[in-house]
Amino acid sequence: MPDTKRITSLEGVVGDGQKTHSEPLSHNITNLPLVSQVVSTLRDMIAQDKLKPGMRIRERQLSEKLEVSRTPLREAIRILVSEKLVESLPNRGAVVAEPDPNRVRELLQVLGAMEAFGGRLATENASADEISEIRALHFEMLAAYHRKDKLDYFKLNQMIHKGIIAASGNEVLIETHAQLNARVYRIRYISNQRNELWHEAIEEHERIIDALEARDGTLLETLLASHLGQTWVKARDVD
Amino acid sequence: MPDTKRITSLEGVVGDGQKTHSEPLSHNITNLPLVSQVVSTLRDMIAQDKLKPGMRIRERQLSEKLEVSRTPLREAIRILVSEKLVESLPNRGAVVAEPDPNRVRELLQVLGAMEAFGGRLATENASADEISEIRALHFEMLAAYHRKDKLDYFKLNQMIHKGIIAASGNEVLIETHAQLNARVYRIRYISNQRNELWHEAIEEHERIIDALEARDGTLLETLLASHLGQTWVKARDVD
DNA sequence: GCTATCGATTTGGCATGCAATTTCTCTTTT
DNA sequence: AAAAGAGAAATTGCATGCCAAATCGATAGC
Repeated sequence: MPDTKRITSLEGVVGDGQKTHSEPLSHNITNLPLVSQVVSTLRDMIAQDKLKPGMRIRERQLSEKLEVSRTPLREAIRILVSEKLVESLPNRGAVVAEPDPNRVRELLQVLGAMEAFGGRLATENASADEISEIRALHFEMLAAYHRKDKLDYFKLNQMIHKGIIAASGNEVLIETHAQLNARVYRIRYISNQRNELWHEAIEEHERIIDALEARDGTLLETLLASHLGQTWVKARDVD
Repeated sequence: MPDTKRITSLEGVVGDGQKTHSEPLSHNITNLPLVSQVVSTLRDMIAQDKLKPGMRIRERQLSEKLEVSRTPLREAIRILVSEKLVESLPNRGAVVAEPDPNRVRELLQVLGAMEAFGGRLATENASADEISEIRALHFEMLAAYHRKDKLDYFKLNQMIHKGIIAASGNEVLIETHAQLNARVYRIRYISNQRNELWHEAIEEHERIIDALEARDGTLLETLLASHLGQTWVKARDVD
């Protein structure tokens, strides 16, 4: 029988309960600057909760674990600080950022506004192929929903929203959205694991994609602006 | 050149190795981490065109000029890279980012959307004092307008927009807006110097502030969303 | 018992050394 | 003369060392 479509592009993005054991840098075949690799590694470790919020980052210890010196690690930390994934306490090092509930609410508000705006642009700029792909992702998400596969559901949900933003064609919007999204990624993941209210989101998505296909910018804007408010309701009780 | 021994590279290694008095940057009254100070300095230098777009940043040269070592300078550069004020070319250092006209247009679009959103929030959340202050800034801007003081006009214009965003009360929005704004700061400054079409902006501001005082969110949103489009028309011919 | 104090140890902040690359310069070749 | 190329000089990437501030821990004082 036909195998389910592999969603390879997002594999391993989310925590899988592996040991905190230390693969140095996942694979060092690349010749990218070491800092970039370290940044990626740390971003992943944070998203996967291998580095937990509030946890102090000890430079020497972590640099040994990653098998790099402190210099590239420190530079990487600076980058994550400016992305607000990490906080820096002068003379006392860095800790993984704890998401203050107010910040999370604000983030979701801003993301909602950005998606609304991106959605409007998408109704003007998206290619037919891009819209089809989003519709396809939606069906995959329905599949995950009926299988009760929370992980796939979550990933596909993310991909759909990312896809809408991408279809806006506005690079700045895409980057900014991605960066803000990274800050709530983990909390949304946890929230998704706990909640059983998926079908509401499904219905909303249905209408969102209908509006996109109809290229009804005003409607899509309205739908997307309120969509993330639901996430807040679901996320507020995490931690 | 062989005979003249390069003793300099080792001098002071023993004894006073580091941290030898003497204010490094413009004024070191603070005890903030050195990186933060360097970041501020570089940001200012870029905004003031002391570091020009496309200009290569030479670590040693610049670190001598700022009287810091390469380490904090490099960390500062990483931060500016992730803010997109600087681009990094692997193994070939960093250059001050050249604003691609398309990116500028996209930035202004996104800023417009953010201001529209922020404006709506402001009509809901702003204190009376905040609104009064914005009105006051507007009058100061009118003064600068009649004095034909372009610099003050520009700064007050910026402050008004920043003030509206600040009045939204959404920290994330405030930060994100500031960061995106920094990327077009210089180009807007130049554009402002060249253009004589101020009075249009003045009239728009008038209506914007009226809407804010009336706490008419929908109207303010509309006005702000289109306001920055004008900037694009003015900015597009820079360089 | 609880806090204050002082030393030892750890950690982060910064400077500098060294190897790998890149860029510059000057010569050689066509 | 322009292109090519071989070194030399300069530049970046990364590692390591040193110092001062922070943290930990034991002991003393209340």
